[in-house]
Amino acid sequence: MTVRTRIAPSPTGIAHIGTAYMALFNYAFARQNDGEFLVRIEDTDRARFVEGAEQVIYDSLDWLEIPYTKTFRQSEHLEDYSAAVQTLIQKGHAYYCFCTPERLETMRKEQQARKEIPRYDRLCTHLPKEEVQKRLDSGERHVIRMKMPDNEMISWDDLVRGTISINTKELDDQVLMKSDGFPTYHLAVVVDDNRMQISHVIRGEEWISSTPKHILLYRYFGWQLPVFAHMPLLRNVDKTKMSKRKNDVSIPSYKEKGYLPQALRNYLCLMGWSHPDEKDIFALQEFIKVFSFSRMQTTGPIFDVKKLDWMNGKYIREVLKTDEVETALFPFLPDDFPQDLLPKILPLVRERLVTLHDIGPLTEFFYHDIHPTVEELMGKKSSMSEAKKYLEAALSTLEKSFEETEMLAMVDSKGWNRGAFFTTLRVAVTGRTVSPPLFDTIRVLGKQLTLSRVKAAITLC
RNA sequence: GGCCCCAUCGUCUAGCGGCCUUGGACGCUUGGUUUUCAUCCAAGAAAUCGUGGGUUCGAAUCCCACUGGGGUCACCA
Repeated sequence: MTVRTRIAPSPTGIAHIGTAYMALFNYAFARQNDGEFLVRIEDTDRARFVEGAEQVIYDSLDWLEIPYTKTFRQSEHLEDYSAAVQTLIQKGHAYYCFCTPERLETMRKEQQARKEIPRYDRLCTHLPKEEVQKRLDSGERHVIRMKMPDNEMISWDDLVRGTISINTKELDDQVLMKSDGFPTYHLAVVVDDNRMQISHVIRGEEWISSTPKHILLYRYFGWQLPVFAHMPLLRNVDKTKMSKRKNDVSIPSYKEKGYLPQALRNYLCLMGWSHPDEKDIFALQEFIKVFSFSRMQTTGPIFDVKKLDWMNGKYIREVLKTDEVETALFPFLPDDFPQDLLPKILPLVRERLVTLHDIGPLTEFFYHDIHPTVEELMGKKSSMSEAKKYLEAALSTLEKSFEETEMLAMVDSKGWNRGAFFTTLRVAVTGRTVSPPLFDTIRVLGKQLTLSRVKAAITLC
């Protein structure tokens, strides 16, 4: 059997991190089995359709370096869904329903008031054929509903959860075809997965309860059933399904915030799955090689940015090569960043970067004017006169040499406290109390700028 | 509420009947390296394996109940 997997995102807004999560596992499983990973656009909801959202999804997958094959938009295959639903009607598995949204609404409210499960009351199930035809001919608005068996156990062997059984009596007569002529998800997903010969449906846990509907449809159509794998859902801190209200769920937003696609991808691999050797850091190729559903956790993992941050820093300082980091950093360099200096500056800040975005704040004193205050120059250990004394001595030493050993010798010969002295000099040169190693910094800064900053600091005291 | 899924440190997880008075990672604390921060290294706190029953010579691991959490019940996907 050829393994074919897919994701079917809807272009309704943001490119969701959950989509990336599903894409990752679908892709890995397909590749592992020499299969194919496809993307189909689920655009049957015209009310929520957002122009351009589709491209953002593709861009996000590209950014994450997850290869895929584009297929089609569901809106391009409308006639297939009507053809499919017609065979269902002929076989008696679907029927026309003329109930208005208003009637359904009041019906639901009444049911809820009576504490019943809200569901369609099947008013239109027994409409005489002639009446149905007449109302269709007159152009009355209608939907087509699936006729659910009354009491039938539907079971399947889920790849991550084992056997799951649901009785059809729990299921509603699902709308398959909307009054605007577009199919609902349930019809479209079955028709399209069959058309694309999807062998494994790997999707979120949220679909478990509608899977019986899909299985029934496969059966009615006489199509080969795919294998189902329901993955755990990514959660917010409060354990609810990860949502944009409580979390940043937009893939492009992680890109903008300076996360590396490799790090985000690696982190996502660890959500619900664990490496057989308990490794945390591994490449996509390795994931493909060692992935297995048997190592899948069924509990929904909480998306924790703290660990993502650590992983991102780890990738910046250890996993990526220097030129790869430089390339990744490029879009995050401030406009006035002296790019020719990047190879010299990067080693000074590399292990201090959590996100690529940190490059600006961490390096701006190299190319921006600094404004140290007297308080900062004094630090916690010195007085104003001491600071001045330090700086004057530092200045005359620097005029002779940029060697750190020279400075150290000078400080020690005077019997000064190294910490206090260097704090003052650091603030004078970088404008901040925290910086990369001072003499490395000074060498990048150059003699002229360093000396002028020290002189400027002296006049402050 | 009905149905379905789930339940090991704060978080991500290992564990699939004895090797576990639970191992790793993040985070946290402390110490070391260091003129600051970060890195790196070392140590530590942190789960009576949700609770209660079984099964078994033996259970985090199997079974049941309860509790708790989540998902789903749309002409949204």
